[in-house]
Amino acid sequence: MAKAQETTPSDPAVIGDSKAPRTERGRRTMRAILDAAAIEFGDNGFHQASISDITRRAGVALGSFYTYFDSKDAVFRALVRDMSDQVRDHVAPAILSAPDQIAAEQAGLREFIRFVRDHKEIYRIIDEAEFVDPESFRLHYATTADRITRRLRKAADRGEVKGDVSEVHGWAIMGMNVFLGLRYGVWSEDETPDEIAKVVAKMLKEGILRSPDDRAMSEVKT
Amino acid sequence: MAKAQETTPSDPAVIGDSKAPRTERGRRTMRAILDAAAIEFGDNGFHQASISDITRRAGVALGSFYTYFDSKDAVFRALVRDMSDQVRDHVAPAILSAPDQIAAEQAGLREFIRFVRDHKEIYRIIDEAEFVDPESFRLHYATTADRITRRLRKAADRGEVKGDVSEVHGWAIMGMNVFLGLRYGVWSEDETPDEIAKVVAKMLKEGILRSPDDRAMSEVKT
DNA sequence: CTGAAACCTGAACCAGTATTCAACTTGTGT
DNA sequence: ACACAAGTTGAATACTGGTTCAGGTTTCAG
Repeated sequence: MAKAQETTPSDPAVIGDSKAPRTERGRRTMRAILDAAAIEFGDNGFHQASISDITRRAGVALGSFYTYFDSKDAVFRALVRDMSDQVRDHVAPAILSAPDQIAAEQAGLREFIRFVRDHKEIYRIIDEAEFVDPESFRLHYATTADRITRRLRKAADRGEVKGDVSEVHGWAIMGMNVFLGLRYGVWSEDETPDEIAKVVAKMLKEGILRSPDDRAMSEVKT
Repeated sequence: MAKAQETTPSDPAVIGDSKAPRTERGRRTMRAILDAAAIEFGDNGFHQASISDITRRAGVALGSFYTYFDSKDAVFRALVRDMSDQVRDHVAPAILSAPDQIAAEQAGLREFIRFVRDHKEIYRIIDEAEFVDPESFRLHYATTADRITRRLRKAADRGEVKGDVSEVHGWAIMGMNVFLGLRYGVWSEDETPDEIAKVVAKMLKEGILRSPDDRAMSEVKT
């Protein structure tokens, strides 16, 4: 459930300054602390998890923690950033390669649920940011919603979706995805990500109102 | 966790047992503590808010707190329950009196956003339950999603909406509502609840895919 | 080799705060 | 009036856990 990302802008190593490790040895220690923190925060939440839990799991001394992070809050901030970027990077390619916009949203949701199943700690970490580090929390969701709104608008310009797309649509779709991820990714896996994404795609495409077509079809059956 | 379901759920007085106040005076004190707790937890979060903050705001002594609640967690539990019931009770009538199902969902969202604007602390309290009292958190959302799914299914039986409604639809709609409430109820009020609900209702009704009709219309304009 | 910088260590410090308790006050039924 | 239950009080207790620090170890450039 851990990760080992390359040096991206969000790599906590580059954020800091005086605290950044200067040695290969130091880099390994910091990585170990970060990975341990992800597990501890994910399992027990921010307040339950203690620094000594983290350092114990990382296999280093308590004091070493403060060689790389200024405070408990600081590791947490670093983690939120890390997770937020990881989701985006995992979902993006599927969206890019979809043939049309509905298919893109479908693929995005499918991949999101898959990602969540492999990283169940993501909800505990990002959601708890609302209390520990509100700025990151806000940024994560505002950015995500904005990304959705922008790609819908582009699709509207291409004539693929109705022209009245707005920020409201972006937030609505994000909300659906977040809760479907919680229900079918974290809480239980009783449906395949693909099935769920298909249902949502259909709803997005034609709505849920019963149309004359539906009526005709059910009359045949009856 | 949840036991006495039949008791007036939003009356916290009945939740407790041995701790329930037996006097008018006691009832007032407990109410004061509960209200103060809602404000403190809402403003500062569970862990930041201290019992003495709460009792100070309520204007009672520290010890009085333990006359009515077993622990800090206990008040929190009581509050989550209280808020959850309050939303439901506020939104229900609007839904019941709607002429059709799409209108019902529209009215529900509109009223939800209105409620949130008057009770911004609701997000901090219910969301923090994920960490403080996971059982209540789960129960709140599972119940809410289920309520939506059930009423959609009824509408499907009446022939108002497509027949393939499922739990997925319930969770999707709830997710939209929750995030729209956060964005347009708590974070800012730059759109009217009514406008937002209308946009969502249209999306729910006909989807976002551009239809031949839309095409024809835009050609007239062009 | 050598000295300084980087790193590691964990006991000790300390602030905050949930919870307890024994004495005191108020309300009420008889 | 009386007595007992209900309610109130806030200092004292107990404990958790973040943060510091003084001293030891490892690394590596020169």
